[in-house]
Amino acid sequence: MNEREFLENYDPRAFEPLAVTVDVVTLTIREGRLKVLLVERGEPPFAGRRALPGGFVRDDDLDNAARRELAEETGLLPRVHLEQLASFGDPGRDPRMRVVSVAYLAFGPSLADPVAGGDAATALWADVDAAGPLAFDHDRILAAGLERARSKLEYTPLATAFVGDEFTISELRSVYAAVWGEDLHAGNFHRKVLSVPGFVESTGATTERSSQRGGPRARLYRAGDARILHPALLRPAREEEVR
Amino acid sequence: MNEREFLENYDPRAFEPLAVTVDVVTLTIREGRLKVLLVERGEPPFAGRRALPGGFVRDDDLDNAARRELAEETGLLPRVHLEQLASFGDPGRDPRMRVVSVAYLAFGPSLADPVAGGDAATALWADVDAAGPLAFDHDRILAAGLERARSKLEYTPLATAFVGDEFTISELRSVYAAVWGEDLHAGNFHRKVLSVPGFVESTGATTERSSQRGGPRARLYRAGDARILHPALLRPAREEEVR
DNA sequence: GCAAAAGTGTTACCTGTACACCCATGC
DNA sequence: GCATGGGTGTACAGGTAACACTTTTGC
Repeated sequence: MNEREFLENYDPRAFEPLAVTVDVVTLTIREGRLKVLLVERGEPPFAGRRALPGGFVRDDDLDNAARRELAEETGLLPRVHLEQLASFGDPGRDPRMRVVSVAYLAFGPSLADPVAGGDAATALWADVDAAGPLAFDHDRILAAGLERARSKLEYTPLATAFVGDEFTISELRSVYAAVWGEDLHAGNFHRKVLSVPGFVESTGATTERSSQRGGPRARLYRAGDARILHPALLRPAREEEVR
Repeated sequence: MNEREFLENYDPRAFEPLAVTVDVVTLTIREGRLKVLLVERGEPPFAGRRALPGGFVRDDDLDNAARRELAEETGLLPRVHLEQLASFGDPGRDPRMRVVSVAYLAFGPSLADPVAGGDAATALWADVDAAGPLAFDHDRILAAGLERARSKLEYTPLATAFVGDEFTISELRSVYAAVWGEDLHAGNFHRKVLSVPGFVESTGATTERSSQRGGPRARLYRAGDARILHPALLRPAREEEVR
């Protein structure tokens, strides 16, 4: 291949038009259940269907594009953990043209209701088990995000991104219960969290007037400096997942 | 936003030209060491520098684009495990124009020498510790691929993708040693591999005339049907990684 | 015989799990 | 007192790590 052919091949306009978008799977916990942030599409295709918030990549890098979309379409921004999930580029995933989507995964503590803006007609928190069917291939993207979140709870302190700056071990346990969809033994969970170095550190304080019906005041903790949990908090193994 | 504005925004030609490429981190084991497949660039920018094989996304989906690149540029194809790694889209990562790269990770057993083809002037297997500096941001992509590979050896039967259809436990151990960069205790490794359900299954046969200097004939195994390893084979924890 | 590598036995230790239990508090 | 939930003790099961040891082959 000579120089001329090389540069021709390098021009994307020589190929089928191709767009790059970011779509964001934003998870939080509300009412003890895991919720995902969705928007309702106002335009075809899939008008009226729910979809993940997203938009086109412009001049900024991919991470910033995801952060911008989250802010523009929903008004959410502060204190969200954001990471890249995967890319989806099947031809035909958007009926209009070839679109490659870089999906992102975001976690945040329960905040105010989302504010619709940008392209989004309305924005809402939906239960993850009752979210679909979504527009495009967003069901698949959501499923990938959920699996990633469930897995990362095991070996990273990600759960602390779902709670406030100060939290009780019980609040942390309810995060695990909501994301994994199963209850955890309170006593063992408590001991295990405290035994992982750098996961949480005590503030010395306790909850003030507890909103609970009874019981002692729980001690308050903040996130520690560990980036990975060792030893990990493993989900109870399910037989069908092993083989 | 009305329909007209919407469609305008939807046209990628209204924005900065944007290309999508796939770049592939292909790993194998040769001479007991972990190697990565590289090509030597014939054209600027970075002419003469090594780079990951890759190319533009055309009509096929991303997975197929990665498979095609691997075949075109290197002549390798059969029996490679291929999975998406991550996407890289920083503005300026390619000095010519905006390029979003979807990186893939491939593993295969040691095969014939790669065949240069397509854009690649030459293709070669390089030691992973002596691969860089690579063109573009490929050092970063390679680092991401290595970390993914090291991590996946722990909880998936990925190591079996580095060996032939039938293999000995020792061969499998040498895969772990090469990828993790540390020796493992032969006896304990042996017992552990056999204790994980579905990791390997015996063929009943043994090695014929062993090429080794002495010792008994090793039994042969093939990959089992487990998709995840339970319990996992954890790397020895390093203190600096914990916090 | 000797060296090398496969494979096994044994033991000490460590972690996760289950379950019982105590304690502090609100009502 | 009694219910509720935070927090701890303890015993058992299972996995890990270290190390010695036996077995089988090539030279």
